[in-house]
Amino acid sequence: MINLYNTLTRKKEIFKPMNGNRVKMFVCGPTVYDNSHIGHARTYISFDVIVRYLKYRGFTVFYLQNITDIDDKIIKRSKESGFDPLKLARQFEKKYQDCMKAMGVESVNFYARATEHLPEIIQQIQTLLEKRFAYETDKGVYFDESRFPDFGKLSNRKLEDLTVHRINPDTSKKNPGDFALWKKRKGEPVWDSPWGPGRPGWHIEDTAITEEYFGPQYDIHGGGLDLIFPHHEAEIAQMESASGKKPMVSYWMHTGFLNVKGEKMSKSLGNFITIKDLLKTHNPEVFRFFVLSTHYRSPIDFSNEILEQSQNSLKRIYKLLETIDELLESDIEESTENDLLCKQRVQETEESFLEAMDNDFNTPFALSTIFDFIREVNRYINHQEISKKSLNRSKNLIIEFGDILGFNFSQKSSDKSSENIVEDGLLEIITDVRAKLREQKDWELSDDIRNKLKNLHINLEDK
RNA sequence: GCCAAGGUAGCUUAGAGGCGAAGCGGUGGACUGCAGAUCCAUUACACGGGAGUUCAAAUCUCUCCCUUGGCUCCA
Repeated sequence: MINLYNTLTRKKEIFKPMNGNRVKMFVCGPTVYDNSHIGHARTYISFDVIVRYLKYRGFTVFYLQNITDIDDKIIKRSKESGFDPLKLARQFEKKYQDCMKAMGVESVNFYARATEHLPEIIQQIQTLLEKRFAYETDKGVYFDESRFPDFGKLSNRKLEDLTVHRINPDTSKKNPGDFALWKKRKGEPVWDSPWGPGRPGWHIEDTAITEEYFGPQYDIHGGGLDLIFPHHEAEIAQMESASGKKPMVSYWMHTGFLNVKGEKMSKSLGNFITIKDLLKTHNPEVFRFFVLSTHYRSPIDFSNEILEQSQNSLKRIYKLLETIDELLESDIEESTENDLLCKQRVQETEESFLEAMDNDFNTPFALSTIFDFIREVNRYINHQEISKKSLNRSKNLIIEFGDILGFNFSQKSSDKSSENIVEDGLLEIITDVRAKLREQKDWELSDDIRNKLKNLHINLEDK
């Protein structure tokens, strides 16, 4: 039984999809006007793990994500660079996809572009106009907030509070808080509509897309914490008004922010880190571990020091797996006396791991159960009190956990980084020579080689 | 001002009324030719301050302090 925190009710609820075991899930995708940063990566890795776990628990998940490929920021960027806005968007969308692939985010079933859903968007605006939830001005079509008293239910705000700090109220609108469904424009990428040429507002694309694939009601809607207001609030207003059905979404899930050394990541502060740059120096699994070592709703603080901690922690897991593989290939003296105990510990570990994940996807606790288990297995190995059967069982458990969390534990970590065949060959020659030196007890030279390799960030460990 | 999320050992984080965790880092020991890895011990009588409720509070209530984010189609 999975419990998840619902932003709408501000408490943990038992997860029950509307339709048996089939889960319809939508997460707000990026606006593709620039390279994706590690804050994006945090959010999408979190939802990747959530989907992996739901699937592991027997749910069939359809995970839909939108791509905002027409937007003010894209147009601004295109004017600065001279590129065609739609081509610019395609370019950054491609980069985003490459980053997600590199990060091991594989769970999204379909990416829906806003520009490929104009008929659905226009249809939904039509419906809102017909039901008089929207009105047209000479600037565009706007949602009439006064017709939707529930506005603010997700972010816990009242309509009257929202007018306090408004700047430059647009007097052509009925209420200051009314948001654009359709923007009448010229000289930019425009589409024909019953209200003349223009382009859709930011919020309407998501509800048009989800209505097309999921209908007016579905199970999970996710996104970054910053999207709660106004974006998700507006989505609720549009969809629930258009369909007359409530609630639009059963469970709202939001991921916490990623800060860099305690500050918000921004270009002006010079602490803006793109996924591409991160991957130049770091293994994607290290970043994934870093993300999962904090609960998805909590703020997470990024720094190179913390990333190094994650790297060392992850190394501990890989180290045990390597040790197990070596033992399985060797003729060790087996001890079967702990088999029962080991089997029991595997079961207990699995139970506490799943319990942690069931509890609103508590990955930090889940990771700690892995480490508890690792220490125990290491202890057995140290005392030579383990059989190959138990070693296999332990290994499979850790690999299974890796599949849920998105780590490929069945592959050696060293195999993932090495791409250079010549380099590997040379390294093998060096280690062979060194092994012979050690046979001859030439410690001075063999240590010298080891130290020099270490300076090149190649760590040799003698048995 | 309003809304939200936070403040737990040197660092990163779990926990959410009693039995106090995990990883990283430091130190000592076992094992090693030496390192490393691993194990054991230690750092470690940790929960922002103050009051209250309770037999019992890191956990509940109140209050104060601090940090971060959001506050409309211009994000």
